[in-house]
Amino acid sequence: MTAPRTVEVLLPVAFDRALTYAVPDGLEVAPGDVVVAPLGTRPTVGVVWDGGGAEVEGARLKALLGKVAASGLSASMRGFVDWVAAYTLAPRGQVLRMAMRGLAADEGPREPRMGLKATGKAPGRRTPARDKALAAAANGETWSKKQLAESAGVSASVLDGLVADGALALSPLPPPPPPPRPDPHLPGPELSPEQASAAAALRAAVAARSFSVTLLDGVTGSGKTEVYCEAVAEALAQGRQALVMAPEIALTVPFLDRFAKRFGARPAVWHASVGEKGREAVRRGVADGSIQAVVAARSGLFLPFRDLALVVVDEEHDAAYKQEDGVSYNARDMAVVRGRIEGAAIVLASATPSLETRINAERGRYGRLALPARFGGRTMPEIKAIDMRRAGPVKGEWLAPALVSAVTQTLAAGEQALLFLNRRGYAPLTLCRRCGHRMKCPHCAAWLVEHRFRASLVCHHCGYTAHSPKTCPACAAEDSLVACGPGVERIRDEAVARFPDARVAILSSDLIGAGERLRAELDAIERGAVDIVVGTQMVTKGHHFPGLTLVGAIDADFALGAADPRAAERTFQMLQQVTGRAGRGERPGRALIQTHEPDHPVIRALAANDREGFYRAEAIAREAAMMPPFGRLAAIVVSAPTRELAEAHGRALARSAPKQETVRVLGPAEAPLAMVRGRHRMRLLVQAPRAVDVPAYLRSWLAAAPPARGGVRVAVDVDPQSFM
DNA sequence: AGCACGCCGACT
DNA sequence: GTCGGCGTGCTC
Repeated sequence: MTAPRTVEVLLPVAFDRALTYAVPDGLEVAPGDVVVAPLGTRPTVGVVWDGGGAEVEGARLKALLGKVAASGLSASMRGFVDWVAAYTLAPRGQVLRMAMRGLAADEGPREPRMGLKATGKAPGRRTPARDKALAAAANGETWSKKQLAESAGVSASVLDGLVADGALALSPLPPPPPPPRPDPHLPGPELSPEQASAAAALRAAVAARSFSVTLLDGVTGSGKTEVYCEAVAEALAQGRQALVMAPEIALTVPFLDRFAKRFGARPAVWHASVGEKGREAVRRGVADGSIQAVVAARSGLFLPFRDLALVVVDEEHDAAYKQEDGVSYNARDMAVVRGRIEGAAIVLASATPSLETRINAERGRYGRLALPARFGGRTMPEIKAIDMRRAGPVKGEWLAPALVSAVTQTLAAGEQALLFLNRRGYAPLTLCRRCGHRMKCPHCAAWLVEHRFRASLVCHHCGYTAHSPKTCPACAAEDSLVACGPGVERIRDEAVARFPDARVAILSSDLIGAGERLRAELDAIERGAVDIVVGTQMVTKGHHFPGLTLVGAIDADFALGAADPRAAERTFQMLQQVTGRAGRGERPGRALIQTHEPDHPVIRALAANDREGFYRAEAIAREAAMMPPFGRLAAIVVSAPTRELAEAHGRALARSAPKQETVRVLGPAEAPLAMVRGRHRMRLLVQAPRAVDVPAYLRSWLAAAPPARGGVRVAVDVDPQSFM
C-alpha cells in the first residue's frame, strides 16, 4: 500500500503553520488552490501552500473535503503573505485571512438574480396600487423588484401580493452589464512642463515592467494626482492593472469623480465600508483581470491582482496607512514589498513626504520626482509667524490682533478664512480655582477635555466620558471649575463674538458621527456659504475650498514639546498641509501662524518656506536622537485588563530582553500607559542598528519571554517607518 | 479566529 | 444539584 498523497494547507486562522492533509482519490490540487479542510469541528476554507509535507502520524491526518472554484493565490501572492507574516511577526494564517477577504466560498457561475414580469393574467382583486404596478410592468420587460416598486410608486408588498395572485411572475433578470472600463486613451488634462516631465518619467517606470519605487514629491496644489494618473493610464494601456491607495478618509466621491473625469469611468473601490457583495465582485474582477483599476484603502494591498503593473500610495506620509490592530503593518512599506515581488512600479506621492521616504530617495534607494511649484501659475501662500509672547491677545482670548485684522480684511474682500486648531472640544483642561484640582481621566495619564456642546468631559485617549460636574470633585467648592486653553468649540465662540456678521462653521471629527451633517458643512463651505471655518486636522483631508485665502493656525507649536521623536516632522507636515489650503483658487493665499516659539526650527522653516532646509536639518536631528548606528524602531505592545498587569508584564518583558549590545530596549518608563478599547496598553521601544534583523531578534526574545497570563496580550509593531 | 474544555457563581 | 461565565489552549 502506498502512502497517502498529502498537501500543506494554510488556513485563515491566527495560526502560523500550514497543516498537512490527505488528498482523497479523485481530487487534484495544486499550490494556490482554494480548498475546504476540516479544522477541529468545522470545515474551513484555506489555501494549498507549497513546501514539502512535514511528517505527521497517519492516524492524525485528516482528508480534504473538496476544492472551491474560486481563483486561488498565485505564487507571488503566497510569497507576499509569507513575507508580511515574517516581517510583522504575525501568524501566517492571520495574514492569509487578509488576503482572502472577499473570497466567496461558493464562487462559480452566478445564479441569475430574479426579477418580476407581468404574466398578462388579471389579478383576483384590483386596487389603485395594483393598477399602477401592472401599468408600469405592462411593457413586458423583467423588472427588479426595487425598480418596479419605485417607478410605479407602490410598496414592495403590493408586488408580493400580485405575485401571489399570479399577475406577476418571477423571471430571471438579464445579467447586469459589466461596469464601464476606464479608458486610458481619453485625452488627459493639459499638464505644465514640470508635470509633463514627471508624468513621462512615471510612464517610463511602468513601461519598464520591473520593480521601481519613485517618490512624487510635489508641494500642495502642484497637481500630483494628474501626474500619477498618467502612470495609471500607462498601466491600463498595457492591459495590466493599477492600484491607487489612499487614506480611508480620502476615498471620497470628489476623489473618485476626478478619476472618472480622466478615464471616463469610476474605478473599482475597496475599503472598510464596501459590503460583502461588492468585495466579492472586486476580488473576482481583480483576479480574472476584468477590473484594471482599483482605488483602495490599505487593505486593498492584499487583493490578488492578476497582473499588477503599478501601485500608487497617495499621501504616503499619512498615519492611516499604519494598521495597529491585528496584524500590525504599514501599507506604504508593504506596497514596496509587494512591488518587489510582483515586479511592479511603486509611486509614493505626497506634498509632505515622510522623513524616511525622503531619506530613502536621497540615498538613491527610491527615485524622486519633484514638483516644486503650484500648478497654473498659482503661488504658495505667504506665511508669517505671530509671536504670541509679544503680540498675543489679552487674557481669555486666543486670536492675536494681527490675525483678527487679517480675518477682517479677508471677509471684507468676500473671501474665506480658516482658523485651524488641532484640538477637539471646548477646552483641554478643567481645573478648580480654589484647590487646584485638575480633571483627569481615571484610566489614562491624560486631562479630560471639556465638550461644552455635549456638556461633558471626555478623555481623547480612551473615550471615557463623564458629565461636566457642577462642583469640584476634590473640595466640593461650587462654581470653582474653570476651562483652561482653547479647543475648536471655544475658537468658534470667539470668532462668532468677534465677527458677528460672519457665517461660521465648525469642522472636526466630532461631526463624523453625523456623516450627513459633515457633508452638508463641506458643501456649504465649497459653495461659499460660509465665511469662517474653524477646524481640526480634518480640514486637510480631501476637500478643496477654492474661496479660502487666509489660514490662521491658532496654537501651532503645542505638539512640538511632546516626547515623540516625530513631533517636529509631524508638526511641520501638519502646518504645511493646513497652510497649503490657502490660495488654491483664483486668488493668492496667506497664512498666519500663532506661536510661542518663533525661533523653533519648524516655525522658521515654515515662515521661510524652506522645505528642503527643514528636511535636511530634521534628518540630521533624527539621526542624532537615534544615536547612530541605531536606526530601526520596533515596539512591543503589552495590553492587559488592568494597569498593574500591563505594567508588571511590561517590566518582566524588558528584563527578559536578550542582551545584545547592538540593540537598545527603552523600558516602560519612557513609554506612557494608555487605555485603548478598555484595555491598558504599554509599549516597550526597541532600537537596533540597520544591520540587525529586527523581526528575528524580536522572535527569539518573545520565544524566551515569560508567558503572558491573566488576559495579558503581547503584540509586536515592527515600525517600518525607519531608515531601513 | 473559532471552538471545546475546564473550573467557579446564581438559578430551575 | 445544573446552567453558563469566559480564561486557556489546540487546530493536521
